[in-house]
Amino acid sequence: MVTSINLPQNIRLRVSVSCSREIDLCPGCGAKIPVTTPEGFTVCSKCGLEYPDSQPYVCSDALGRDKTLLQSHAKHSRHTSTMIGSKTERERLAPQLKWAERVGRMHEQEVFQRAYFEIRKVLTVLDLNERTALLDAAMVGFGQAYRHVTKGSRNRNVHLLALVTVYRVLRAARVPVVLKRYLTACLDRDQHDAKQFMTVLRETTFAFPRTNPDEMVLHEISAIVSRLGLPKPVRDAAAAIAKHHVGRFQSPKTGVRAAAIVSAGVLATGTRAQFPLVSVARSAGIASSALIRCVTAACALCGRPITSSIISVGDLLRSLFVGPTGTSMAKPIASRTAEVKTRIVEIGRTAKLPEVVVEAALKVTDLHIDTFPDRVLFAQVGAILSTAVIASGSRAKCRLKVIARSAGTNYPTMAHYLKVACARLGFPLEGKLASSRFFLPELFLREKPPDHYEGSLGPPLRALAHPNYIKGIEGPPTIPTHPSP
DNA sequence: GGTCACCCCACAACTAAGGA
DNA sequence: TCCTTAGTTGTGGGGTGACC
Repeated sequence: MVTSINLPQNIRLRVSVSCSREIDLCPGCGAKIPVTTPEGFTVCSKCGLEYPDSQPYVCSDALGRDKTLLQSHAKHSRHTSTMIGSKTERERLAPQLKWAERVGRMHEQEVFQRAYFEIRKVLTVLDLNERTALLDAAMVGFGQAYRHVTKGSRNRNVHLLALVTVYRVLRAARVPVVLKRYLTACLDRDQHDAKQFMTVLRETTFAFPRTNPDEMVLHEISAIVSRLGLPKPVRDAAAAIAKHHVGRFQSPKTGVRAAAIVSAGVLATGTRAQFPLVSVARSAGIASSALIRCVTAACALCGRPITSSIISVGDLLRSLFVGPTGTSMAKPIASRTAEVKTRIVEIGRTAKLPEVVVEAALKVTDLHIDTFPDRVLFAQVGAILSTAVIASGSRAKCRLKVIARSAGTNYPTMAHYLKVACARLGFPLEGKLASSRFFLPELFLREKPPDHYEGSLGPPLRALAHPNYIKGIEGPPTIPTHPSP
């Protein structure tokens, strides 16, 4: 029998005042067929639930005062005791209410004790028993779930509820857990099946209310930014996107949305070389594919679907999310041409390059920057500088390896970029770079490009695959201009 | 200066999870 | 049970250090 008693000070005490007759009833299914196992447990022979008061402690540790809890647990766990009302309120209670409270407290305490052991058992199996925060969260969650599940329902099973609670806590704490393996490791298959687990999982959904997803996204963005140590321009761009366009980045997982926004900031500020998308995804604890999908979907939602590789959509992202519709928080980003020219001047000054080389490099940038691959700024600058060195006949004064180092790249990459540019202009460079000295001035320093140069397209990059890109390229086999040496 | 092997990253296809 | 979305895995392009 269940009785509800209205108390003063708005205390509502809901306790089971059943007599000893009900002690034989299974708290899980209500059946009255208890059996005692050889280990000393009392279990329900219908549903297999272990009776709350049948825990035969085999540990040698001393029992607590109430004889139901090991002292070590009573000392260390604050979850296994229940108090109803304040101290003053309890003192005012009539004797029968005190008795009712005691019964109710004992029943709930027993449930919580069993849940405590169940949760500890699961965490031990998962090798997470050291994570006391998880235990705390799970005990709180168990309390919420237990009170939400209909009394007398088969879903109000301590083992299943504990399992479901731990599963939800692990997911909330971003502990990687695969449902199938989790059930294999922790579910008592003799008594329950996965279907029952899923039923309880569904029924307790409302007991674990979710916090505002947008706030979660902002929180996770901050975490990613600090983990990666992103510079201010990227932080500003991500903040602008988060402030004005957070709704465009859609995903059931807040981590995916946060990582996508940070990635958009990285791509929009051209810092992908330092912060590749995979590192953003890793720091958010998600797969890079999910991140890329989210960014792609955000662009599509704005009516500007991405048609090429995501790494080349920095301009698009900037115009969509950090541009005029964004805020002034995002630092204006210089165009690639201006950026390359600035770097050339800086390198010319620091590496003490001849004036003629710097001038030639600036001219090559103005005329043909689109022919050089733009994947990595440093390599692009290095290739333009080496082109200028060769074209201006300054190789005796400037070693290409030094140029590569000064530009922040390496010789093979720099040479690769230069060869790609030559191939795009229709003159694939076979063999050594030195052989290009005859036609590089004609190719890169002329105001008007050769007739068969068709803009920035040229052969597809796929055909220029490093390092054997030269094979298979179809281009004019002869060099058009051959000035006398 | 040039070559090569190794590693990292983006991408696509497939699989699993979770909600309706 | 179906649909959507995230995660996993394999593949190929591209970058880089070591070595000749």
